[in-house]
Amino acid sequence: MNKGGTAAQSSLFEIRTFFIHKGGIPMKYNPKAIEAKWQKHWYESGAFSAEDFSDKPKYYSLVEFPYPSGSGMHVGHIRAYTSLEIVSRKRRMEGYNVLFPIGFDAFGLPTENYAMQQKIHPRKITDENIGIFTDQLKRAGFSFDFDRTVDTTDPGYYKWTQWIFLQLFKKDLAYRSKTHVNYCPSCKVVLSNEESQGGKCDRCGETVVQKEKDVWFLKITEYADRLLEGLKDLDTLPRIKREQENWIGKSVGAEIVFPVNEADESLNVFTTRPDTLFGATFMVIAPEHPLIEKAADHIKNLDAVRQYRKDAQLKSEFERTELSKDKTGVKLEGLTAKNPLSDEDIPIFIADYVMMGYGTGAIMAVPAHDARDYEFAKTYGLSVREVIQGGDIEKEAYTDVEEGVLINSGFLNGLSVAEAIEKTIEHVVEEGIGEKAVNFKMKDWAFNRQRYWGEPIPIVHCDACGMVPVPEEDLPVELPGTDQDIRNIEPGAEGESPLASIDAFVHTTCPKCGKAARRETDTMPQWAGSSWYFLRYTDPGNDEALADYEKLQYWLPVDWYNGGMEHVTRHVIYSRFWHQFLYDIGVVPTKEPYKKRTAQGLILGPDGDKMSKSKGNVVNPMETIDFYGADTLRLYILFIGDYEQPTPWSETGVKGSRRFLERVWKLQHNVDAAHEDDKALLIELNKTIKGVDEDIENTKFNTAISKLMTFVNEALQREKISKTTFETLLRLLNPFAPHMAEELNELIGNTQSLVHAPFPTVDETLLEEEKVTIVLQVNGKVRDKVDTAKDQEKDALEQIALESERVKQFTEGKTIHKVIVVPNKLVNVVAK
RNA sequence: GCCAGCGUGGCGGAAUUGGUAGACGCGUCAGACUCAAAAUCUGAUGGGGUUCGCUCCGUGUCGGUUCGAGUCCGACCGCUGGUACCA
Repeated sequence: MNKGGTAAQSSLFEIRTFFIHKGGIPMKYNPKAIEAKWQKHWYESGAFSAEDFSDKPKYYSLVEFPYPSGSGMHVGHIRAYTSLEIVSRKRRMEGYNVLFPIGFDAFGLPTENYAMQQKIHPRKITDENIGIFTDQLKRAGFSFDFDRTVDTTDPGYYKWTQWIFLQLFKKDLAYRSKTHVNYCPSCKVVLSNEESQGGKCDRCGETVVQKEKDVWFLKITEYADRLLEGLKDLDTLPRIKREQENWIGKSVGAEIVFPVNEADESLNVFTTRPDTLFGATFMVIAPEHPLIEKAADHIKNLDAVRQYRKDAQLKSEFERTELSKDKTGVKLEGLTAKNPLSDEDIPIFIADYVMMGYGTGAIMAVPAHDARDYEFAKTYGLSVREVIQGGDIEKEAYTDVEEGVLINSGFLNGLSVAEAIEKTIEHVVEEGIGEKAVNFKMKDWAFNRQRYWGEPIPIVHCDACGMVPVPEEDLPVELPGTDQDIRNIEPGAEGESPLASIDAFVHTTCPKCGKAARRETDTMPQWAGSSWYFLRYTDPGNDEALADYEKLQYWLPVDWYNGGMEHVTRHVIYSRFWHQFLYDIGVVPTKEPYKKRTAQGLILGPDGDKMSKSKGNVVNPMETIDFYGADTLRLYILFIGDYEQPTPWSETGVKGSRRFLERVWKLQHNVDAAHEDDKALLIELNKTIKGVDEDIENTKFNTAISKLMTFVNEALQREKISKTTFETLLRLLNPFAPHMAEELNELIGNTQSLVHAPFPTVDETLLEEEKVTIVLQVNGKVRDKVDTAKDQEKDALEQIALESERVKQFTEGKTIHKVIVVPNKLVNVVAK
């Protein structure tokens, strides 16, 4: 056990016992009672219901819906939700009609694995977990509209996930193809490249192997350019944008044709550096490249070539990319290509440093100006021709594109790289041997798994008609079996879907010709249901459409979407892809789904390591709620540090937040309705309003809270404060610690809940009257400070500085060269 | 390797456009209350020196620009995240 974890249980945090008498009842801060009371009040009165088509301006705040795992809520969930919880509560107070929904992304492997282990149907487990999660969310006091909850595993929901798939299929954006896939022998599941990073299965850590399979793909690459384009209007951190851009990975260049001399074939290559074409001294093709079989008759060392290809296929993706940094390859004896510009005959190699999956699977190798080609050329003693002057190609490849000048390149000589790229493209287009080309790193989205707990893909395979979509009126294609029967979920043999062994599911009739046919047995990946859930919140019960168009029109786009940094690429891009597609077919009214995207930082364990069960440093937020209260937890989790930065959890830090709440509680006894506050306090209050307001908008929740603390400390210095000042404080506090704010608001005699009470506004005239401290420096060092009125003239400030005794002391015997005056800030006297 | 972010007290972290470095919180120390402890309240708390007036040093390292640099520029070191023979 770690220090932090046990501290919560062992070091008893004594609640300050402190009584007042109000109607003879002793009152102390008792979060348990207060929180239960207000949660009941809010949730039973529908205080957080979003109203369709209200006249108020709408605000849609969205947090990533959770996977309802058996272990319940994690502190990470609390951090992820609390930001927009604050914003949503503030928006309601500002008069907005707020949609702040929650739901459950409940399909997925952990539930299914647990189901098989415990012999309980995943439906049952899911329902139980959702129940636990909902209860926990309410105990944190989150202001979600629980009437709009969605569950991706509900047939009423996945009917529409399947419907969207059918639309994609009809537009040829969903297709089946045989390819080598990453396969996890332990999970018996096909994995995407992202799920098998480092050659290990994302879920279980088993080594991934390559397997040939029929796989469903969604043609996301067709939307690559638009996904990139749409980022321009997304309000988000530069790094969030960058990560998406990198993931899409657009590169611009040319595709150029190299004729093969001995056979009636040619090799197309993609290059971003057409300017180096004269320097292409050999070619490299991927081991899987079709040329090998097409021109097999001409290859003299076919056995060696095939052996190399076989070896390459045996290597996992991991070995190919991570381990074998040394370049290997085999020359295709008997085949040569012609460099279309230099007219030279150049050798062709197969080598596994060229990937079939990127570009054309073939490259023109320019060893003088590409580090990889250089290494390969050195290993095999191939010629290196310098075509860009500026580096030292005896030592290394010269890859600079800014400084270099073209040489040894005929009509390109003397040009800069940029000019040469343009001119080469022009030339190859004229000659008909190439064209401008764009390539994307992003690949089509592998869209299937061989597991039970997912949306069945609504396709029927008919011997006569081929792949036939299930008619829309027959949706949803429901998962077979009852929630009593768990035999159905056991994985099939050889990585087949469990559904494949359920005859009643598989055997059907073709919707087109009526003959016997088989259902598709693969299910969709977990990303499916989460790619459109935010649309469903606008109209969760609709059985005629995924959501009513007018409701979508009212609520979209999502004004602010917060979630994990880890979802910025996959989930956000996938959902943007679906959204753009739905826009194209007229189902949704906006081109892009999200206006603004933020991402919270990780909460680390008290030891500073990533929280994990194996390290035993996991903090359970519900224990904190039980011990200190939900208000303390909410406050602490935001106060802990910069919202977007990772920060370790600290048990003593939690105590500090509780202490602050105790001080606010105590402040109620200083409230006197007849009292008038001094100006200094009012100025402080208005500074606090301004600061808290701005900080919330800028996700600087930690400094917002510190400003509230500063004000409370200041207010506690007074014997009495006015009722209005206290009310204002409570309204500022309300988004953060709503239970306490509501309770105190009631205790001082108010009957209206704070949910829709106006958020305080700043009295600017008071801020004008604030005094400022002017710093007096001599040669850049602080020597004195004076308090003056705001916005004094420069001359007056200079005068004040020169009259200061301290300034005189440090300038004595020196000549004053100049005086720098920064209004409201400082005066710097430069003397020598 | 490439891209992005970060580096500030014992700790979490604050510092508009370059303008009082260390807000706020934790911890620690001292005092008050108590028989005592806890809780609470008050005060101190970057380091060195000090005649207790002050003074010098200090934001990863080195250099630069500036009246003035945590902030800007250049070079480097370290950490975190993303990505990777991407042609």
